[in-house]
Amino acid sequence: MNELITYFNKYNTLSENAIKAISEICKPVNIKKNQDLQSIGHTCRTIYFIKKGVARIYYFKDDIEITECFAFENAIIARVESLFTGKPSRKAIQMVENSELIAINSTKLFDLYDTFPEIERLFRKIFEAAYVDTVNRVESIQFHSAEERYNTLLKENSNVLQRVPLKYVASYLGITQVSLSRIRGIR
Amino acid sequence: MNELITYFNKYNTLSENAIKAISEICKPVNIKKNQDLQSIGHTCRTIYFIKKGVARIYYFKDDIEITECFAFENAIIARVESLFTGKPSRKAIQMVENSELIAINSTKLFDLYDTFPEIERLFRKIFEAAYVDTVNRVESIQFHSAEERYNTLLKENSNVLQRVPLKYVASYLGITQVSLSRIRGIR
DNA sequence: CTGATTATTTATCTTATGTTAAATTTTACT
DNA sequence: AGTAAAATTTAACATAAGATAAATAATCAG
Repeated sequence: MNELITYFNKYNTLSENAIKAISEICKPVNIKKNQDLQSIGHTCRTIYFIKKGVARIYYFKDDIEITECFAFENAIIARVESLFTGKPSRKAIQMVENSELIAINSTKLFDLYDTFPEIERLFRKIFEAAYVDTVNRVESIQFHSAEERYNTLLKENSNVLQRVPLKYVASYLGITQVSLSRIRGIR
Repeated sequence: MNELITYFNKYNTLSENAIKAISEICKPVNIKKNQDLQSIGHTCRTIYFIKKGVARIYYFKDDIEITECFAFENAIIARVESLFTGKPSRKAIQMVENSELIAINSTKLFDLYDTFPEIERLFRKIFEAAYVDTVNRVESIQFHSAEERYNTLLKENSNVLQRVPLKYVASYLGITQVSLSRIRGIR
């Protein structure tokens, strides 16, 4: 749990009691490479913290698999469009490497919000930061060329390119595998 | 203030005291058509509720003006990438029509969170919903053609097309004015 | 109401990315 | 290690959207 507490502290420091309460709704999960952690069609009721490994959220558009995002060590991952609406998700979470996770039951977590405003605040801040990332992603996709987006990824998140198959990276960048390969070929 | 309270109730019903406290940090603002409500370069410390009118957030990319989003009556608008980070915003908010707004001081609002967890919860839920919208927008921009995006807008938000100049709509859709005109010409 | 400005459309040409298919390289399994 | 499967690259051609410029339509100020 230490990694998780350290992660929490970046957003909001919790009291001993709050940490204890959260600990009780967490459980460790190990997932093998390429296995789905959460499958399409189910409502998201778990927030995962990644201790080790890489996750991606993906879905299908016209039978083509699209990667929505990646998450690495010391980050959380959840299908927020389902978590916050209670609707079934059209998306799945898959582990790209053998991974160790901590599963946080979101139903129980949301109950804790009533007793621990500090926990509500913690997750408010976590998701506000994620929201900002998503706003920036809209800008990146919409107004930068595929090549610009690739170069930004290379510069700011090169571990994606080192640890994730390019076929996943391509749809994340909003282009085809062939286009990505062409862009990489230049220079 | 009635419209605002009605809007709040959709997310979280507030006690009398909480409503009173929020009311004290709100003030009415009237803005003429085409005028900027907030300008580029300043840190966002105000959340606006739109009683009447249309707002858009815009910024410049390579000297070209880009519309990030629109907001209409009974919605809030804020430059969250600045609001949640405290960094100056590269974006501006402009009113597309003569408008009546309620300005909520965000510094004071965040202070209220300490005394009123219900207010913190209210805005947590408001921004969670906005976050979900943004996640869906990423999907829309990234994996639908310009024509699909235009048709979706026409179907689900046709007031945008009725009330907003097409030159703003084009960059919102991630295309040029000329492309939008071409797409509209088909059929 | 009229002229001037601004917004929108149309036309032409260019370019980035998509599509399909094949070749090559890498990875995984026995 | 050797083979099959999967991933990546390369090639050739197609297409959607960009760029620029000009024409038309709509809006606004006096």
